[in-house]
Amino acid sequence: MKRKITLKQIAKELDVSISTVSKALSNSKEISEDTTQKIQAFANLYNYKPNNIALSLKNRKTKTIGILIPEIVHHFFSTVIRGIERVANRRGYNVIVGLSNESFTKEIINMEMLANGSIDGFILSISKETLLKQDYHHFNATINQGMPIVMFDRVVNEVNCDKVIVDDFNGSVKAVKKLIENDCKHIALLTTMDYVSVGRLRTQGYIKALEDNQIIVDSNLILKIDDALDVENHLEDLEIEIEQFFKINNNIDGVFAVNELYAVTAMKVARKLGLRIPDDIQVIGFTDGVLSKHATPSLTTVSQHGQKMGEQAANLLIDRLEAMDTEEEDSFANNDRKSDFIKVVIETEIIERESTK
Amino acid sequence: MKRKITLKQIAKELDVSISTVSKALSNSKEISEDTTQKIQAFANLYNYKPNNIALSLKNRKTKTIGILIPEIVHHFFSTVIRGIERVANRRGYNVIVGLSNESFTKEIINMEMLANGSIDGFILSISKETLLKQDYHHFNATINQGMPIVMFDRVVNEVNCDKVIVDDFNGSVKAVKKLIENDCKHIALLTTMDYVSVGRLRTQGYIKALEDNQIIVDSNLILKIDDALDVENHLEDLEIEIEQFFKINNNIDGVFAVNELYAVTAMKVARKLGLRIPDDIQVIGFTDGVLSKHATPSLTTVSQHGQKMGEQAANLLIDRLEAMDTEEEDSFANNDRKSDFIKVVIETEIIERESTK
DNA sequence: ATGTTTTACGAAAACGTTTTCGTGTTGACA
DNA sequence: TGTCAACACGAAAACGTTTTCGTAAAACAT
Repeated sequence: MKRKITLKQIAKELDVSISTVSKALSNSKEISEDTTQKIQAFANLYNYKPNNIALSLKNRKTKTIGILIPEIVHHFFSTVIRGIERVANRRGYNVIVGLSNESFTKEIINMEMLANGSIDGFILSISKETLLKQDYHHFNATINQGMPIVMFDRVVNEVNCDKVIVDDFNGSVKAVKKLIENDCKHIALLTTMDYVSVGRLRTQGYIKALEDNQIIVDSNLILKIDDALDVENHLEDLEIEIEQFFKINNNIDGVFAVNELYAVTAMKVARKLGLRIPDDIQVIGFTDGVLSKHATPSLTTVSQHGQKMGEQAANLLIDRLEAMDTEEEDSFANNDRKSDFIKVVIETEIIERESTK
Repeated sequence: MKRKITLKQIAKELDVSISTVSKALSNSKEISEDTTQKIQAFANLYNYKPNNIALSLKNRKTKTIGILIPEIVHHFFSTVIRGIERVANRRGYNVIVGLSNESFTKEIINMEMLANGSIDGFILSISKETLLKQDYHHFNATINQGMPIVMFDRVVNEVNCDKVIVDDFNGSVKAVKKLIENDCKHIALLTTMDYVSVGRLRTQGYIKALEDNQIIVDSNLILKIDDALDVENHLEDLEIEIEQFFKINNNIDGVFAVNELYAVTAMKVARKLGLRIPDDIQVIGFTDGVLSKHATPSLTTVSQHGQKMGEQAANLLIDRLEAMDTEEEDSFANNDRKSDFIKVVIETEIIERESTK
């Protein structure tokens, strides 16, 4: 069990100075060819690789980006991570992951843990509790310390940073319009409480689509589900709630759900009530995940392109990091120039499957 | 945009030495109460937090563990990560994630990137390509450099390290026995090629269960699916293959699948062929994921407890890291004592749902 | 008044790099 | 033979910590 070899050890072994070794390994022409050869051979033999931590300290950058998300056991978030990791790796960065578990406190703790030098910048999606509290000081504090943040999906206007979002509003409009085109007359909306911005936007899209088609919005057809707690463990409650809703409104012939879980549950309930899909009732869900693809009937969805979001977010962050690098050099210039932040909107796409005509 | 404050800056500002500041902040009684108060107040005001990188360099440990998995968009792996993150966080560690994408080369590159000081140890699951090549030198090289590895799920005897596995063999036995008890006479097996050890073990479990019940193993009832390529994008192929299989063997009344995708696809095909579940045919899948829970009918599965696996793996790794710490001190002792590695087996559990009687 | 022990702090090394600058040796050239 | 540039290398600083050791001054004892 030989520990990794260091410059110092190579230097001592070969009876030269540390600087010489360093220069030889980077092919500096300050060093004679003989010495360079000898040093490189030795280094190769012992499989020398420079220590990352030492480099980070010296360069004051870690080449690592921090991801902070509410939950990892979630198809959407994991596709985003995959996207981030892809471009991060390609551009020479590592990825360190923190989970807020939808908790405000854990979000703060995680940020503080990572902000102390471990990473160069954040890519994050805000936890529900934070959204509810509307307390964003930790984001701004981090940014003020010179650490850039890119937010995705669950973003908030109160924080000045780059953002990558999906076009929730238009995605919903498209989905509901499709239902209308397919002759649905009584379209229900299964949504969340308003404090999650994506839920709110999707609700607005639903309303817009109806209004554009001169359909009066019937608030009885809107079911707002409180998922402050984790839904996964309250599946029966969800089912019961939707079933009640369907029984009260027995004229529903179309359903738009703001996530795939609501959508497949709606399908399940509908079948239980003897409704045929898509003949008697058509269903579209937001978020294209595994459930949608493998449900029977398979579910028509609005795809959010999570991977693309991750890729964009990573590119945005790394671009900014590299811009900071070069800016540093000519910092005499427009040092405090008003940085303008970018908001990338990923277009949604309707993926038609069996749950619509 | 004020950068993070350092000890040096505090020292200069307060006109004391760096050492004094450091000691004051750690409440050393070497420093007078007055000075300590003053320094702590100042540090608090400027929200001083020690730089992690500097600490890592000094202590020669990063308090970070590296996770290397084949794929993140995968329910099982993300539950494992969640488990790792939970105990890592509780025990003061961060988690850095690398994805091999089932590729041998990416696995090596990722390991090399992380092994150069960025992390204290690895938790990993071997990529399919590596398993196929049977080339494990990179694992052994890493271990020889003094960096501990814990493998989970996809492990291999050729590498000496701690391991956390699920009891694939007995899990399968249990599942198939359940089918037998439920009066299935012709039980099919949907499995993968043998080079993935979990697939092989699950196949062996299937055979064992049949033999224990004096049922002759009919190789026609075993479908080995080649998923060297990604299955997700070859869904139709999978469906067709299974359909052919069912048509050829039209007496199948029970199916055991080594993963949930095969299982739900089998259910889909069965229904398409007019079979009722569970009346005409019963299905059990290995791996309890979202698909199983939300399928209609919901799928009876063998749960692998991914989160628990992650937690165990993390505890194993951190225990070993901390043991190395204390061992360092009395290293004069049994320095090269034969370290005995631990293999933790997580028991499986059958989760009964609607796809079995 | 002298010797001894605290007290309270600072200097410096160490972790592993990279890079700037300085310097001794060589060879060329006048 | 003396001057100067080119060459090949080393010393040292810096990144931000912690910790060991040294040491003035103050406190105490004799």
